Amino acid sequence: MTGRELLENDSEIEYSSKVDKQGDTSDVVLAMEIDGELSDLATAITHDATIKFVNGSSVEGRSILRHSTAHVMAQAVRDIWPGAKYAIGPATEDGFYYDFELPGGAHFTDADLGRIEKRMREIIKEDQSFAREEYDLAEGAGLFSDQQYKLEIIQAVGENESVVATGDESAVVNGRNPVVSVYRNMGVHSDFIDLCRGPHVPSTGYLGNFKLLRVAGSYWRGDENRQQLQRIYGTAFESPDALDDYLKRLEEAEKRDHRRLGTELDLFHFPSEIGGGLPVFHPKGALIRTILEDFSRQVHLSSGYLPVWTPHVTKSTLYAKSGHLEWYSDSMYPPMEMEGAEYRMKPMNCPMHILVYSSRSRSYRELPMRLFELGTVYRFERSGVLHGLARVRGLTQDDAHIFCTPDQLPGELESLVGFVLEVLTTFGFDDFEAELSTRPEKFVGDISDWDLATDALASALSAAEIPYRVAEGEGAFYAPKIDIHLTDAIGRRWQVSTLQVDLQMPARFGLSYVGDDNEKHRPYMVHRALFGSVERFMALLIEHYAGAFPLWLSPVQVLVVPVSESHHDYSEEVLLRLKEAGLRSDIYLADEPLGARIRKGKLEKVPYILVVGGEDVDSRTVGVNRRGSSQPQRGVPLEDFVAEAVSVASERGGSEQDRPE
RNA sequence: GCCUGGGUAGCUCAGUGGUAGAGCAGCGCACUUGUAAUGCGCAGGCCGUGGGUUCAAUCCCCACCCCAGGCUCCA
Repeated sequence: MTGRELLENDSEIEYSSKVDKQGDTSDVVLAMEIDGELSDLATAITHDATIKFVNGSSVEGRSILRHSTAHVMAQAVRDIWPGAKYAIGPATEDGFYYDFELPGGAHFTDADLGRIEKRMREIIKEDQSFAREEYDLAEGAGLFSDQQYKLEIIQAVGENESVVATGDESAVVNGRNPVVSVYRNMGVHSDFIDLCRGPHVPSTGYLGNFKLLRVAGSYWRGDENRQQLQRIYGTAFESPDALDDYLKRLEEAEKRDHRRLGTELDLFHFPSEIGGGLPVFHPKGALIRTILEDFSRQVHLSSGYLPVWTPHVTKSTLYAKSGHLEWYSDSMYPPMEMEGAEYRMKPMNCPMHILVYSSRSRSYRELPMRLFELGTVYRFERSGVLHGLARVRGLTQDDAHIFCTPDQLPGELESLVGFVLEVLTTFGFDDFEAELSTRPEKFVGDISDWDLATDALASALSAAEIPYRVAEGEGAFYAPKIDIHLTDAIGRRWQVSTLQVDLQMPARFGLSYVGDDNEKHRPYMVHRALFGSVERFMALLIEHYAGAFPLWLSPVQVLVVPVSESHHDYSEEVLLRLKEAGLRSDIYLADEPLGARIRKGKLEKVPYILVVGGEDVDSRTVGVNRRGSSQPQRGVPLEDFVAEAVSVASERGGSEQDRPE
């Protein structure tokens, strides 16, 4: 009996066949798990197994829908470009893609997406079944004799590479004799066969809520030395509503794009005269930046960090000693010759902080020593990876290096994780997740040091009670590390803070401290950045707040708008009082109708707009129009407003969103 | 670096082988406004840069630069 027959016969499971009129497969069974393994519904159940059905709205179901849609896309491309070679086409977190090589070196253009979609809809309408077949390697190779990428995959199966783990492209290794599985779609005009591990939906009629999104380049096996392929990205969902929601989220993300808001709110730009990845901050952007940096300095100084300051250029020999030159010179700016020595722009702060530490002998009494700097570094990022403020060539890290004794390490890490969370929580983030990266295959240092450091990191995470996952072997070659991720207002994850226990640098620089035994000992060294880079953190905040910064970060906190010219004197008085109270305030004198001036203030996302008119002059009040509220409050005593605003600002609260237009 | 798309006024964008367009922003004048767009006018352009084709190029061709989306990378 197959899963499908089981479904049809089981009176306890409602079997909705295929898709309803709306094309909704949320509650439709697409596949099943046999003893935990995803399989086609047509799979024969040959033993007493645990069966779980998978419907369209589950994570697995969506993934299967997307994978099958990718498959249909490949079929459509093959139909339109006979001779097209197809490589891999997995489902991804938000959709799917498929990589192709078109005959005669042809390339997709955006206009082709519509043609491909149209052909895909025809294939879906034909309701072609996905029929699974299995072959041994030689037979499989015969089926794909003109498909070099499929042949490579089949060969990899033969060589027992762990193909299954590399993606969804692939094939299966069944016991001793490797077998490849293929899926065949019989169409009205043509049939299509693809090497694929599966499972798939039973037939193309189960699909339909999809959209092709963009064309991109990609390399075969992700290797830039190999063939460049053409990738098409798309997404698919179980229902029109779910697809629509996703597309709306994309739109929302576009509206929040910090590059767009950076221009709209006049925060920064990237002059081509200066060069890619090198921003200039305009007054309002620089003000936000200054507030962030002041906040960072203040919390560090009050948490026992010592400020240091180091230069932006240095002799290359410093980075030869630290090892960076050997490992990372590709990411460093090229050298400059000066007076016979070779200099480089600073790519990392740590060697310089080490020089501060090693400037004289250190006692255990001085430890832990926490050296902090808003340190600007320059890294040569390839032009293709630059992305607004989130990826630049000159950035400022809120960087610190902690030198401590082995005994102090666990305690330092624990309080450090607490400190990180405290700082990030200030910005309204509350959904954190950490990743603990452990010793990679290639590493330096003693395994016992690695174990001690890794255990200390793990227990710091446990103490902080934040969820984390362990990334085995993902650590840097010189350090195990914790990365902290947060979720922003529209549910996107950002990696921000990093904590690393460096197991190489103290030895390279011969660091020591004198212990209470009067002997020299080697200190542990921890690298850590909370924001990561100030620039990138600003990008995150702009998108998180959609440009509507909380009061304490807003470049303009209060905008005073007189109703008419006769209220100018009182408005100026109000402005003066606001400034005296430390509120960043501006005034919008009348030369336009009141509504227009209020609208402009709203578009600039000013937290408070104070409208003052005749009534206010007499009673020393203001009309308070709060961002995010369409209900202005009339007749508020000026001093009451000042007290409220000063209090909200000092508590770093207030991050209401704008009313959407 | 590679693939795809793009670069026209400060911003968002339309457009054509024959003197360059809109909305918003800016400036001026009028309007004096109680909570999301007052009216009229003016100004604003090496149509990314360089070369080529052409009687004529912002438009077609070539090269380069920059931006975006990916691939790759991210100490």
